[in-house]
Amino acid sequence: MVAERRAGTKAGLSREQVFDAALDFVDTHGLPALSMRKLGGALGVEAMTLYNYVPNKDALLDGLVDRVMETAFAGLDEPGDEWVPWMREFAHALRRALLAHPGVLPLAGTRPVNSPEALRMSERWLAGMRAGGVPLGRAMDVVNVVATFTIGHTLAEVGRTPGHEGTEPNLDDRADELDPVEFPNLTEVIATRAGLDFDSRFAEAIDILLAGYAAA
Amino acid sequence: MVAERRAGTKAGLSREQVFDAALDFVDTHGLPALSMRKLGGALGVEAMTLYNYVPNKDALLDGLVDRVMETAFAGLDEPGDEWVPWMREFAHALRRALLAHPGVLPLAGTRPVNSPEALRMSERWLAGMRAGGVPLGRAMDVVNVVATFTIGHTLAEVGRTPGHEGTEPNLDDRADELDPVEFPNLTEVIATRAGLDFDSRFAEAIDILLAGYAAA
DNA sequence: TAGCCTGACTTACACCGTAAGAATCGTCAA
DNA sequence: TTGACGATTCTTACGGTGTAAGTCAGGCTA
Repeated sequence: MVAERRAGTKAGLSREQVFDAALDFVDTHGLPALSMRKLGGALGVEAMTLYNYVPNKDALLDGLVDRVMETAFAGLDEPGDEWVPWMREFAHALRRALLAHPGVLPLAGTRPVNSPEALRMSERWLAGMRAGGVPLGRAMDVVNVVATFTIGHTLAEVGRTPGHEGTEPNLDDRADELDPVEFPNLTEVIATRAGLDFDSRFAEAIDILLAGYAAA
Repeated sequence: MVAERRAGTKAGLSREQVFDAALDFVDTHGLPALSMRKLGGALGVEAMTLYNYVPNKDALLDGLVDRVMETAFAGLDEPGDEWVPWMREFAHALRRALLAHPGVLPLAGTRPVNSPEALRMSERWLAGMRAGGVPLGRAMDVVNVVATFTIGHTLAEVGRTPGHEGTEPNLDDRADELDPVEFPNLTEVIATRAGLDFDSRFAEAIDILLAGYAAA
């Protein structure tokens, strides 16, 4: 039950609240369900009112990515002498944040993150790795490789974004349709669940990457 | 000039042609511009006619991903004794195909590829790596890590999908706005272009990954 | 030749993002 | 107290979207 409100009466909205509500909405209803009208409805406000706080829907979505990225690294401590464990923590924190907001994940993969906040984080990573003795170009490579791998892997892990969920069965659900003669290895994968542990696969791949860069 | 055609007269359309046209359309106009009406227009047909060949738009998009994936591995030769160079070739072929159809890239990242064709490819990879002496679970890990990294890295490389292009400046274009005092490392990155070579970064990361898995 | 089937067209609906303008409020000056 | 003003919201409207439902014409089979 949304209280009636006439034009002119303030809703007491703020840019922050709009982004908060949008993130909530996407988390619960999925990205495809997000529309300006529905978001307005969730805030007890008409759609056009939102345009006082956000220039357009694209900017709203960019803000969502930003928001999630911020939460990812809020609690990350400063780098010590060793950059490897620090980068590892960075990767896992990023994955945790993305998994916590799967609806935003496709956006995170698609949109370059250029906000001041994101730039500040990049700067911090570069500084941290340089302090650990890594040349600038190499630091940039490591950060980018870790970030892009994390996003790519988490995208695959989450699979179809919520809101699309259920419209198409994933690999597991199709186990019975799979012809064991044509697909012996895939059926074995599903039966034994070998190679389907995302947690350990992700951790191992990150360790391999970091060890490789550290050795070079 | 689209020829007039009355109801009943065949347009000689086929499922293949619909997908071909959709891929063309996305490559030239970008993914956001793709609508059933416009795709119909490109084929000289009403929008609803497309629903004779495709159950809905989502299936059309899934088909696009499938199409690109197929082209990626069409020319890939069979695995020999050594799986490492074979996986490397797989990774580079995938990246090439994705870069050739950047409009489809966001879809490739978002949608699980479950088509028969995709399953056949997965089966082939698993078989190839097992033939090279890799245990099944490990083979699954390697394939998934290479694929997800490739997609994630290429997503970042392409940045905003065409059709969105130009709506937001990327890092390079903002070099002059960047405060050298607050962002000394980022400004240096842009000035020296250190760590901005996607080709070599990708190749190196793939080699590190494969070497790491081969060593374990 | 009669009739059905297939494929295309037409219409319609609910929804979308958002441009433009009207309506209403709190606040402050006269 | 009154009036004007600026801020914030609502209303209306436009062109676009995916697609369900119904209609219509031509080619194939009986």
